[in-house]
Amino acid sequence: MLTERQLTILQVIIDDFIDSAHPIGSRALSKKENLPYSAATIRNEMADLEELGFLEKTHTSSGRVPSEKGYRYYVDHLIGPIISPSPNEVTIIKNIIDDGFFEFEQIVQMSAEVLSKLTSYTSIILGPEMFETKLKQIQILPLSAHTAVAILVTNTGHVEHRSFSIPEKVRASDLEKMVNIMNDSLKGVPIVQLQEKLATEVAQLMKMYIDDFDTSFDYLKSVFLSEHPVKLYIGGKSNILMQPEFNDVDKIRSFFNMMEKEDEIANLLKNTKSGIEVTIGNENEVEAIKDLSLITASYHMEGDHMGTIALLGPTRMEYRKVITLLRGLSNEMTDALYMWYKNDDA
Amino acid sequence: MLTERQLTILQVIIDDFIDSAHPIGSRALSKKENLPYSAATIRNEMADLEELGFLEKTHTSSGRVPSEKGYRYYVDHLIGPIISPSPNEVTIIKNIIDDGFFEFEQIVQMSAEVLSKLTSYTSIILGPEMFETKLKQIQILPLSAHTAVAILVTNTGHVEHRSFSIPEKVRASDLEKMVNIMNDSLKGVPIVQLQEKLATEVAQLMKMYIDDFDTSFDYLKSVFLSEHPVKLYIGGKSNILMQPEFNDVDKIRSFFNMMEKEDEIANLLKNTKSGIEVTIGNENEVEAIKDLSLITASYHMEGDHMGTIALLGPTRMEYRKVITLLRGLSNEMTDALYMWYKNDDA
DNA sequence: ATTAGCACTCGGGTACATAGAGTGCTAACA
DNA sequence: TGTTAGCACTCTATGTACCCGAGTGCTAAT
Repeated sequence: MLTERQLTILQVIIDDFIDSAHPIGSRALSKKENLPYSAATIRNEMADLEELGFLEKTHTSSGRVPSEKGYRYYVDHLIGPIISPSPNEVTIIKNIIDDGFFEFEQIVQMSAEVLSKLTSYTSIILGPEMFETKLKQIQILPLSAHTAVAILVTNTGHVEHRSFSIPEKVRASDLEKMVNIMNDSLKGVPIVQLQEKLATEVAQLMKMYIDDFDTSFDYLKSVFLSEHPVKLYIGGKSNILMQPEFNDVDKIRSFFNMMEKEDEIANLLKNTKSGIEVTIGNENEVEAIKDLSLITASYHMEGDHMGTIALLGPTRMEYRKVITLLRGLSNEMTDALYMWYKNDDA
Repeated sequence: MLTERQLTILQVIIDDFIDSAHPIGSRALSKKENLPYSAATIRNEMADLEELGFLEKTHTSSGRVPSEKGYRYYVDHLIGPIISPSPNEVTIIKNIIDDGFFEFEQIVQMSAEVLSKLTSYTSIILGPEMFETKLKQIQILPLSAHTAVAILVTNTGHVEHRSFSIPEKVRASDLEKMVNIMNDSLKGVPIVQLQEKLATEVAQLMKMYIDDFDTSFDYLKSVFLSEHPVKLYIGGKSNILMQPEFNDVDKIRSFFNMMEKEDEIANLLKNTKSGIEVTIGNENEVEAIKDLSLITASYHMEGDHMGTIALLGPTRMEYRKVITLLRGLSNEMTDALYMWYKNDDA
């Protein structure tokens, strides 16, 4: 068990290191007011803390640096009261969301950028996932003799569209009929069930009305059932260049390499529980971010997990600030979702 | 005037330097088959070429490096026959475009990525601009009691949408009426004239039918007339980290800083004439890319400039390859545009 | 339990020597 | 007159030696 004094020293070291990125020496610590001990005393304590695994040295005679275990302890016990975001930050967040307009994707994108700007880390936002999203309307609009655009609208105001050219074989009138049938029978169906319903019930129905059913149907499927990938927004990839730990070209390269594997990152965020989660360095399962820390927060709609907001930065991260901010934003987003979609009449 | 031999030497030096990024010495050159001269002879020629401003030294006793003037001359006179893109590249380009589906924006985005991957430079695509784009349909779809989504489709299959909440004052039925009026009177109107027509003719018409005209109209305007910024797609920002000239963290920082000023970049590309243009280093007017080269190509629709494709890389760029590729792609895009929209019946 | 003192360690900066690549110039050559 | 061999010179890159300062660990005194 750590003594009170050890706790204080650990906390001060981590706070200082987070701030300065330089190893902390005993002399500097002994000058702090809340540590009225001599450098030698503090050295002894630091040696103990190192033995316990909370601190590390970069070389034999350097100052101390927090270990991952140290950060973990700090995050779990020493982080102090999570203050609410500063008024300034609150206004910034609120401004993004209370715009009168609400394109959720747009909000998510702006949030990613703002988060990154406020922290100088890289922000990643996943979602929203569309489990509860229902179909509102399907439309096919001819553009010219043999091209058209298909538009699909959900109850959340999400719009997907796809332009395509109509093969000779497929008759425009058939397409129209099919769309009508789809609208009649699929309105209000959750997006995730769309494919299934379309293949079974709706297909039955259509066969009765459409001449060259097979060709047209295959075609239709390819238009409407393209993957709906969960979207990933990344903000401030280059913001992280301001961190002193990215002082080396190779690190920068490997960081950017990693950021290009969007699906891997998406997976990382998908498996988060609700609430705020902090994974530090090697706690991360993905090789590429084993020397970074990831903080995730999820946002909800009526209890259902909708998506995840995350910040990725060096293990020397401003945990307190980031946790505060993420909590603020995820609450804001959860509230906003509720506000907008509670009167859902899809 | 340069002698035949000087030309050859200049060409070989630039070719080599583009390939290796290392200063070229006389000994290495004298070993080439097409330069059957001794190192001393070549040294003399190089000294002359330097005096003329085509070559530079990095320090007194280093090999030679092309100057910007050298690159300029190379691009204008020595670049050799612009071969057509390799069959491999052709297939790649064609695959992006002949997808059966054509979301122009999607194609543009993919093109940006592919271009960057093929060259290891950063690609920038501007456009397409919507001068000739005409309105196809406007639709407002209620989502819940007081929210709705507005969808605007153009004859090119471009879809803009915006969700918004309806203020108490504005009656849904009024909105609907207004949309009907707009559809009737604005169909086929070029997007760029939309705002003007709406404010004059259409507003007149509406006044006759709508009760609380002013509020509703103001509101409508804010929904539909949000800026239509010309879109900018950037591919392979981090690809450029593979270039040896980006071996220094500061350079990387300033490069990424520059890439964030999207409007500045957009301006850069807007002012290009048709055809292929190469600007080398200080020929660029924008400070931030004065040690890079930019190659632009524009694509058209029935003679009208629609947008610009560009590649940004070190002055030591594979000019021949890039010019080839850009020409290929811009032709492909021009063709594709023509194919899709020639039967335009908006 | 705390602290002062001291020997020790290591990184980073500076100075210096050396090797190698390349040049410029001169003189010899065809 | 154009070409080439030879040589002195220059500059970079690399390696080595050295010192300074910050910091530690340990011992002994308080």
